[in-house]
Amino acid sequence: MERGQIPLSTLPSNFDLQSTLESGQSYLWWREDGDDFGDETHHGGDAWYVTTTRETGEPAVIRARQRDALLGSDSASGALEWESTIDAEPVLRRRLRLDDDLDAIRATAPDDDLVRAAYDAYWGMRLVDDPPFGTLISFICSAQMRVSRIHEMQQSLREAFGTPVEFDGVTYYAYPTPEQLAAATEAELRDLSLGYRAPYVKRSAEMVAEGTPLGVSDLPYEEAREALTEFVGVGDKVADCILLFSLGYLEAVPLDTWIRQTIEEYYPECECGNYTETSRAIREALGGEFAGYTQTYVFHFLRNGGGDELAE
DNA sequence: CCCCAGGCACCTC
DNA sequence: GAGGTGCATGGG
Repeated sequence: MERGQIPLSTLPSNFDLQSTLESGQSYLWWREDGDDFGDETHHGGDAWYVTTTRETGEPAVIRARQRDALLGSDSASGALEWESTIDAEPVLRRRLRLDDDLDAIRATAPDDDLVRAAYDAYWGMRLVDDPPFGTLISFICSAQMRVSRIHEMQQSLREAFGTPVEFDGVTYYAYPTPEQLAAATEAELRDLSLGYRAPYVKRSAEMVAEGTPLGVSDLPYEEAREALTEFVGVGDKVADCILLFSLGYLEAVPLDTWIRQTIEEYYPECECGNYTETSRAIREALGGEFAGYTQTYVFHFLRNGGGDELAE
């Protein structure tokens, strides 16, 4: 077993593992105790797990933990500690976007009460940079579904179809490959409580396995979004999530129920009647290049009740 | 019993 | 393109 730590003092700005992984961006990590998220009694310090793929194609497990993230200011405090079957540092740097300069990103955002409160409340939260296939499948599952159940579904998919990996005396399961999910039957997927999303997951996994490109990173933003909607179960909103959380389009602003309500209450002039135009307007209102970063702070802030305090 | 959850496919017009 | 419906499942 390899291990290491990444001191916060080596990063361009603060980092908060818990906020990053509990903000509804990634459904590919899981927490040691397996509890649902969103409970206010939770105070951090837990171990988180994720799997990744070696160059050989074999999966690897990473365990990461951050202690006392927001206490004290000495360089050792808040360090991201990890243990793994591989050298996890480059994987963590990429997948948790540790090299992002949050100050520079925040400087592009509007300085209004909502955005200021959201950034202040969860400062150190990063966007994730997850593998595109897992992001595709997990956000297909996200339609009309609570965050805690989206996590449960991905856990079920891993345990039912993923490759087992031994780590520290325990068997874990890697996120399924496109081939593994394509080989699943719709009935098997429905048995995992995927509901009407089961055929979408199967058909999109088949498309990826048969070569439909998921990496669209050479396309301009709106063309990339359009291309992703070719997958079954992927509309504009889910496509934006894939672009933002796994393909590096940091300007993507997924128009979900929370952001639509945010637009109605805080940016009513951005409501244009259709997805494309409303998307352009809110993207500009949130600063353009990093609008998705700001959106993610606002989403997490509002979903945890921040809007109630702001209204008082 | 109701309503809702990080929507989407499919059907009309 | 805009506008309506049906959709699986679980929690409050």
